[in-house]
Amino acid sequence: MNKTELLQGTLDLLVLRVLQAAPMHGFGIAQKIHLLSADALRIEEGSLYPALYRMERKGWIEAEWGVSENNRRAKFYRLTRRGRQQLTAETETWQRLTAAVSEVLAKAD
Amino acid sequence: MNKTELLQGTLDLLVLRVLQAAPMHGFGIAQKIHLLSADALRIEEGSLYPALYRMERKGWIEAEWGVSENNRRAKFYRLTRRGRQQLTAETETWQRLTAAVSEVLAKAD
DNA sequence: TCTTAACCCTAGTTAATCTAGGGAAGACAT
DNA sequence: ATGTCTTCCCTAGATTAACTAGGGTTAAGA
Repeated sequence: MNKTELLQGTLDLLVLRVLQAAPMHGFGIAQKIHLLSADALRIEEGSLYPALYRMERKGWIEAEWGVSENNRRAKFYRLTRRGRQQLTAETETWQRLTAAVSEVLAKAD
Repeated sequence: MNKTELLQGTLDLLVLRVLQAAPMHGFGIAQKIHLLSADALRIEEGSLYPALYRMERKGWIEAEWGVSENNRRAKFYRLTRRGRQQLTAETETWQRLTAAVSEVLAKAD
C-alpha cells in the first residue's frame, strides 16, 4: 500500500503548525510530530531537511543557529508572517479536502 | 500552495470506494466523485486513467467493455476481491492518518 | 577511548498527479 | 449532410514530494 507513512502535502502543514507553537530545531520538530501523533506519523530526516529548506526559500520560515537543550549545535526555525498566512491557508485546504473525501466515503452508495 | 486539488494517495481510495457502490466506467467515476464532494474534488482524466490502469495491474479492479447510459462505448470497472480488501486497508490507513494529523494540529501548543 | 545519541545534510530514486495534448463516435441542430 | 458538442478513452512528458541510503560532527557517558 502506501510506502510513505505520510499523506503527501501534509508535511508542510505539520511543520508550520508545530513552529507556530514555538520556534524549534529540525530534529525537535520531527520528535514533536511523532510524539503528538502517538507514533502514527514519523518524519524521515531525508524528508524533513529538504522540506525545511524549501519552506525557508519560500519565505515561510527563518533559521538561526543556536544551541539545543542537549547542548548541541542546532538550527532553530521560526514562522515568518508569510508562514503564518500559509499555515492558515493550508489548514483551510486540509479541512476542506478531508471533509470532501469523508463525504465521498460516506455517501458513495 | 497545493497545485494538486487532491491529497496524494487518496485517488485510489476514492475510486475503490465508488466502485464498491457499483461498477462504473472511468468518466462516470470522475463525475460521481466530483458530484459527491460538492465540487471540492475534481479528478483529471490524465490522473484517472493511469490510476485505473495501475489498479487493474495490481488486481484490485477488472474491466469490461460495454455501452454507457449515453450509448457510448465505455470500459466498465468493478472491484475484485483483492480490491475490496485493499479498500478496507486504505480506509483504515486514511482514518488513522487524518486522525493523527488532526491531533497534531489540535495539540501542538 | 569508545560508543551512542543528537543534530545536520545531500544525491539520487520513486511514484503520484498534472498538463496538454490526441482521437473516435453518438446526438442534435441547421 | 454537415458541423459542433459531448462523452468517453488514452498517452508522453513534466513536476514535485517524499523516500532511501548514505555522510558528517560533536557532546555525553561508560
